[in-house]
Amino acid sequence: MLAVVLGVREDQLNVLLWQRSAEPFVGRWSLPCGPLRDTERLGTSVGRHLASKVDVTEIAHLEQLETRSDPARDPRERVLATAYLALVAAEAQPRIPDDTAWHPLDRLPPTAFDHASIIDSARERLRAKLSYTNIGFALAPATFTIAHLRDIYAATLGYPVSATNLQRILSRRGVIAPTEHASSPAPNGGRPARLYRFVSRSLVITNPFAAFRPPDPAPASASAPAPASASAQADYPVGPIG
Amino acid sequence: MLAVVLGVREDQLNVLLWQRSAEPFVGRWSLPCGPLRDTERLGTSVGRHLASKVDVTEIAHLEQLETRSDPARDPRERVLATAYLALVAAEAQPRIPDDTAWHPLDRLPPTAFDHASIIDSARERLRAKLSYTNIGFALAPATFTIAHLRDIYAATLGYPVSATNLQRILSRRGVIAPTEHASSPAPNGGRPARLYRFVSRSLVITNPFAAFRPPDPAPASASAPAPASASAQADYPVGPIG
DNA sequence: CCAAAAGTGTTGGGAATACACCCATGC
DNA sequence: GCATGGGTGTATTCCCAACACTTTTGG
Repeated sequence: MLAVVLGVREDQLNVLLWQRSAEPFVGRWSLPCGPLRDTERLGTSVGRHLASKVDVTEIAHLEQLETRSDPARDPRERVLATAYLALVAAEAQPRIPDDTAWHPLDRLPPTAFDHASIIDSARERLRAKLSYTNIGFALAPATFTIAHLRDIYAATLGYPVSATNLQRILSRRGVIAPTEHASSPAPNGGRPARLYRFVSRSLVITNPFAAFRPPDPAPASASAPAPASASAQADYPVGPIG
Repeated sequence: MLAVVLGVREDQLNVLLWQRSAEPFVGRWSLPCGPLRDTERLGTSVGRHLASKVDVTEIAHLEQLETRSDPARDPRERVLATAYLALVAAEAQPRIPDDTAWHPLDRLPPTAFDHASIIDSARERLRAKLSYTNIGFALAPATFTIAHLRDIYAATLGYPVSATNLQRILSRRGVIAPTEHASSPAPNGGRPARLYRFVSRSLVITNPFAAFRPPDPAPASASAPAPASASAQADYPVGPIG
């Protein structure tokens, strides 16, 4: 059971790694991990083990990635590992132990086992979900400017993002909303930025259908148009797009 | 280790279930499963166990779903289960044992353990991937008419699909291509339908970015516009969309 | 007034749905 | 010829990217 803890630090997507002090792979960096208790679920176990690395309350989102089963992935013995993706907000500064450090994904140190490829999977999952879910809530502080959010998106995706379009897309989808506050203007002038917040802070799929959307639910016959209690008669999957 | 074997049968999405003959859950239906050998990966183990249920060569696609870890999911003892999604083509008629049968997902018999919810996960995964990957290749025969493919999509998605749009979308994306053959006309007349095939029979993501697409890679300077061997200089994730 | 940063208006393109129309076959 | 089913043409809508322009601050 492994945790890929990702967060944006200094405009870079970083992963939390722990330096091994024992064989195999002494000195190399590995993902936080630990054994599973008989009575707990994998998810709670990940949370429990992370408590020793970062404050658990800092974990804004946790989801299962995949289970690795290559018999040779641990040279000592066959070990199954279920990897989790854990996200921490950009402003969070959890106290971390001495043998643990943040590393930018683009310049990883030598890693242990198959952890590098697991980190790749995590990044891919996160990038994909940025474009069709509200998962940004787990990377951003409670309130933020659009420019700040743009930097977080750019760091995660790995390419520049337009603040203009970011604001419009997330607003139209109902993912973010403005607060009444504004940020202190700027270093040397400039219009003060409004602070935004994520409307929901749990995962929501905001853009479910790329193609083959379900047909419009037929607006009832013209003579008897009122379907009484609207909606409710859809027996196909419908996203929260309304 | 569990397998959710899905296939379209008589215009319905079906799952292969096995009727339990021992406690717990005697008589109820469960997903095919089996223990993992010390030297094999989960994926190959699933393939091996399915060999006793369906001909392995009939499995057109296999991918990992998730690992269930609820300590109470098996009343006897704590059992971790990694579920796989396996797809069989619509025309395939694999010989299956007497205690095994296809069941439409919309009318499942009483199931064992948490298998009903695992089947739900599998259906959700499959539905989602239908809209942004070429995963239909694993549900369709080697060649097929558009009308046949439409029925497969409709059965899987659970709502009607337009053959017109299906053809255009999958053609534009390069997912399907016409063959030189046509189907025998029709029962009582009608234009003979052209037979199509899937261009690739392994999973390809055909529609990667719903929003926040990477910017155009700057079409080089105007004086020297030819980028020589096109593409190849992208260091951000790009799908096979070209 | 000028620079700097935020936010809005507008345009253009691409993709998906829906619908009308044409094509090819059996009876 | 006519019914039946297959395929294409076209219009509409929606969404996103790009860019110009306005707004609001500090010097």
